[in-house]
Amino acid sequence: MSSRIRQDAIVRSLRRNGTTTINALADEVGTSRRTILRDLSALRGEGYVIHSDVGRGGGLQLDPRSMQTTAKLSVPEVFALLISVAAMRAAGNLPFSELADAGLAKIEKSLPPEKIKNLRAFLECLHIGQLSPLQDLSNMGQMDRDLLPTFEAAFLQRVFLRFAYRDGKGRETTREVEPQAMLILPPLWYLVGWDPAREDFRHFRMDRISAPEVVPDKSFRRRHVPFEDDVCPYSELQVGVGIN
Amino acid sequence: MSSRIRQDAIVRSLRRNGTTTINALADEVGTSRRTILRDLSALRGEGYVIHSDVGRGGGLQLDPRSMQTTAKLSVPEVFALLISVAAMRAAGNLPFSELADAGLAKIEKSLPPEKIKNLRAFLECLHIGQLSPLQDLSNMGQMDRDLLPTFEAAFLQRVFLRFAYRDGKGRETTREVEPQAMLILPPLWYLVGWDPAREDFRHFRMDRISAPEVVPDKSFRRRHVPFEDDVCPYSELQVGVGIN
DNA sequence: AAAACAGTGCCAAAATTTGTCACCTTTTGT
DNA sequence: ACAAAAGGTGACAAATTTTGGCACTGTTTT
Repeated sequence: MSSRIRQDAIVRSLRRNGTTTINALADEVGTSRRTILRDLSALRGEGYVIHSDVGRGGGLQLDPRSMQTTAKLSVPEVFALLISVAAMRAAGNLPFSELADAGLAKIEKSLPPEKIKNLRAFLECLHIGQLSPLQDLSNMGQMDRDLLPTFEAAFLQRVFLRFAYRDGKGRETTREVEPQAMLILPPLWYLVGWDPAREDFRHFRMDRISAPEVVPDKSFRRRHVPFEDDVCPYSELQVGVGIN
Repeated sequence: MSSRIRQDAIVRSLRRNGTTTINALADEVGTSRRTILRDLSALRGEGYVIHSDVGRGGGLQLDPRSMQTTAKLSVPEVFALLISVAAMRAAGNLPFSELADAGLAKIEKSLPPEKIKNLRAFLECLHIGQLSPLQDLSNMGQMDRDLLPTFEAAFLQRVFLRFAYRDGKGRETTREVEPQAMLILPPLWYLVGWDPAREDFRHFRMDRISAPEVVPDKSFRRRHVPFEDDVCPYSELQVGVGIN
């Protein structure tokens, strides 16, 4: 964990708990007492006013006047928010989605103009269907790190995607398809690929896909082109969030 | 020299010189070519758009547009985002919710500290259950403007809420309850109220509630107190979002 | 007097950053 | 056609920074 993230966690904890101790912070953040002390020193150096009472019953307190935060969202995070709200809306017109949309529209607008078109195009690859009963998704969490970047690379480069697929009967096969879209049928996600051998679309449950990789030389014949300008919309930017 | 300072120096140089090369930067900053390349990559990751021309006579240029835009989110919008993602997560561990959470945690952190506690308290009034099949929610969209502010006022002032309710058989009645919580069982939302006459909790589907209003003089007897300090957590602030 | 706090200095281990080198591709000038 | 000048990547070892552990000091409460 980077010191920056840890210090953020410390500030958050101080804000939340009002009063706390070094040992409690060390436990919470998962680091040593010594490191917490160093971080406190660094935070004080950055202008955070942290009162401390020594002695039994003592502890730390963050002076609420010392604020000055400008958090930064990475674009993957903004992206995740966009997807979440899009899925929300599809999942049955939940209340406040109008407000959430408006908020995201503003965040989106604050991205550099040339990125917005691409981001929208990428979102168009998401087709969100109706709700279905809850199912087990224990390994779905792995997608964040592995699958998405590779999928995106394949969309971007307009080349084939190769991956291992375990079908409903547990058989493992290797597939090569032209990725066309991502389909969300909550709580399951599917990759929609064009299989040129079968001349047809195939759906792959994302939790059954592993080891995805792009096949550099095989480019799409049937192409749903997500990006203009061959620019990847997410993974280059950060969005700052602060109080005005 | 810390990487942060060095990257600042690179940006300054790019701004000043209009066009430059990696080797020139390395000389100027006093580091290696490789490190400059890594810093450029990091800067691009933070939103700086740096054009590069390969080949003899090429070089680097900082896109002047990639500097500072700021949109503004109202706090209701932030609040709606928080709810959306909370509901998302409850609705079956969808992918990317980890990222979305991280993003929202940052946004939340950027709120003034005294608001955060209240916002959290308000969120604790939300109890989110499991998915159920999709139902008709055509008039759910009306909630954004009417219901939420009134509910919140009632929570805040700890007074009764009066509203018109149309039950499952279409009968219209007027109800007066102590609002205790909002329950989300996607895609339906419920108000959980304590009915003092019946000495019991009652659930009200939000899409069947209309014309809500607070009853100023009747205060809670059974109270689930969402806010400290009698401060309404949402509706006073604006959050700025921008590229850094 | 004991317990529960904050805080400091030191050192070795762990992790991260940096530099070097080899190598690739593209563009332009001769 | 070729060489030079530009951007860019990957691997690996060296340099540097961060971290954890320890021993220690000082204060306040019980």
